[in-house]
Amino acid sequence: MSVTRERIIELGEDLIRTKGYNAFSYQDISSELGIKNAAIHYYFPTKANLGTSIVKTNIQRFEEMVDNMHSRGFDEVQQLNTFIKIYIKSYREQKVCLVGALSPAFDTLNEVTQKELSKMIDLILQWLTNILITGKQKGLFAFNELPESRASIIFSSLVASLQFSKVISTIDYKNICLSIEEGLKP
Amino acid sequence: MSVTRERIIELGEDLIRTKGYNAFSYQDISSELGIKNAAIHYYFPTKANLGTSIVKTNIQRFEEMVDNMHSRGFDEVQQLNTFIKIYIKSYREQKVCLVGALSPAFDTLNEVTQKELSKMIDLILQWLTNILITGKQKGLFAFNELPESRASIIFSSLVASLQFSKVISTIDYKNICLSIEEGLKP
DNA sequence: TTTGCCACTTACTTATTAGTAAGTATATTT
DNA sequence: AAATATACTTACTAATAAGTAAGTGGCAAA
Repeated sequence: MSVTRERIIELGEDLIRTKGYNAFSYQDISSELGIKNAAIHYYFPTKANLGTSIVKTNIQRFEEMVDNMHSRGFDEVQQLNTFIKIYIKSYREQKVCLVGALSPAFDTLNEVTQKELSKMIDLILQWLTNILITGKQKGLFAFNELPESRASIIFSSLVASLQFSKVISTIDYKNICLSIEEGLKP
Repeated sequence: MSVTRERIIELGEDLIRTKGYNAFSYQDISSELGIKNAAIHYYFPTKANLGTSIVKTNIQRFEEMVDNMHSRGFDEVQQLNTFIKIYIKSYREQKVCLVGALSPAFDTLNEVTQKELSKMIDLILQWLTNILITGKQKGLFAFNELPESRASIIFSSLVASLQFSKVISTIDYKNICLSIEEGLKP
């Protein structure tokens, strides 16, 4: 694959996560990469194409992470912790996650991008739900809610607290993450 | 106050909550209200002015709600439930909350709007934290985390699950809300 | 009756946006 | 050596954005 293409996707993701989908332009990318506006259109004819590719790349990255954890024989506690660490990294980088950046702008997205975003959230929530079910069966986790609801609460806590941490400095994000994990202990 | 001014603020809030701050334009408002573009600029010279006014109006609304609950003698369980009901209403209207719409676009906002948004999130989190502390003292709530962390987790769950509910249809928002309340029971 | 203010409209500017058509240098294949 | 594909650039269009300056109709106070 093309290096430029990969750089465009990388920078596009960064811009979505810092400014939002409707606030970044092809100019933002081209000027940063030292190329011309039309070069972006060469790889991604429309902004919707780029948006879709960025979400697809993120889905792939998530799936690779899950595969990697399975091949390493991670248990449910370790898997959840690995996932949470991604969010702590985003917190340090002062960026919201892709899902948290795109979801509020859902109505303004292209249909194809919308479907990919749906797929991504579905995938994460189903994975988290299964982690919770299996972890509970193994006695690694304890909770009273439906696993689907608890999964939504955990994922939402990570996503929105990250959004808040950009706005207010008093958010103790690491402690929130710790509380999420502690709250599942038997 | 002017009826038109109030309508602009109302419609502006709606647009932010459906499309996002950087996706709506003065044209969206003026065409909907049957007035001209410049009429909006008469009341709000810049988009930043309008954004700030919308956040300020929301802060005022929140403070009025809190005052109202106090004067009605609501206990902590009732107060939390009243707050959650606002989010269930937003869910039915297929709109994210103002905080969830603006926070991801924080970097693109005017400094004054940023400060008002910070103030709003601070206000809500401080109120929620106090509700949790007092409710726990009264034996109405039980939880192990720091009240600040639990407040962040609860608020984040409401905000981000609402965002997800716009993207995926399988989100059982009412059950998530129920789980949040159940999870605090002694 | 005139003066002045309020709530706009008309008509405009400037900047930025996504997107396109045609051209070009370099490397690769035939 | 010629043809072709790749990875762009040049130069543009059309639409939309925020914002402004000057004008206007109606109503109220002086």
